Amino acid sequence: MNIGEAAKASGVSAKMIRYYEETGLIPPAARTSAGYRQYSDQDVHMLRFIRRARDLGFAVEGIRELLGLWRDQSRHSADVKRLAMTHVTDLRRKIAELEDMAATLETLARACHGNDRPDCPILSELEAPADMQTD
Amino acid sequence: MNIGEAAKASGVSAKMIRYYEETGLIPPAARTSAGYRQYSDQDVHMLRFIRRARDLGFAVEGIRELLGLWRDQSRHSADVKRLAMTHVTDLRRKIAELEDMAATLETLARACHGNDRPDCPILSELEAPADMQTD
DNA sequence: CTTGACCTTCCCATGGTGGGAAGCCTTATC
DNA sequence: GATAAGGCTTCCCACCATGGGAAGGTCAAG
Repeated sequence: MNIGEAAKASGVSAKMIRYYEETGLIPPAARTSAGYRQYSDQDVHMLRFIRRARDLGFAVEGIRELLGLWRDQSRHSADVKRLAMTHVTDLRRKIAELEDMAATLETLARACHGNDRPDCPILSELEAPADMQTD
Repeated sequence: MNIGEAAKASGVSAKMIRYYEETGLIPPAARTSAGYRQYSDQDVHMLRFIRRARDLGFAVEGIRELLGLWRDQSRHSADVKRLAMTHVTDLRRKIAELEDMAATLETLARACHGNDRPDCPILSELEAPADMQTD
């Protein structure tokens, strides 16, 4: 099948399929005599794998490792688990960061009158944070 | 003061100060006859404001609005509050996304033996999702 | 044989940041 | 006054993952 059909079947856009090929995440597709890329059901299977890994927030480098393990029939599930848990740690760290931001902002917003007058603790905090030492 | 000193004093790198100027987030700095950018304490104050807004996860466009409100002596604190709460909503949405990913991965990883054998529910899920709910 | 949908490659943009090169400016030291 | 060090300038490149779009080739249906 052509790239458009493979894109539709896998949920990976044609643009991204070409990009993944260019960056070596997937092997170069076979070509027709006219130069059209050809994809098998196997290929679509792989693309779907990639799509789902992306949906779970894996970066392309992580997916590269996942694909390697996937293809390796003698892999150790411990390696897969380690890869996944490392990613979970990254996610949790990012979540904590965002949560800190949200909590700070909510606290400030709760203290803001939200009326037609200009005074606002949100701006005050941005101007001169309360918890900041000598700057 | 020169850009390097302003960078040190504000916590915004010289690179980023130039970038903010180029993109119109901050007004063009005054220049010496030799073309060096000059910054006042006022300017550093503004740069610190920007820095803190970045630390709270505001994108540059949001900071542009915050700066506008900050400078507007007749602003309504309601507008600031609205801006902040919109950002909180964005943060919470992103947090929920990441949380979903982390929870899914943790569930799968918990079911993975993590030993030297190849079978692994993480890879199985990537290969053919079971459409499992977070339990 | 034309038309329209598809494919190809190539370039550009995003956002926010850093790296680095080539060349000018300033300041301190000799 | 000369020289060296370090700061400044602009300009280009890179990241990551993705999309837009142009110019031109290909295929299938009418």
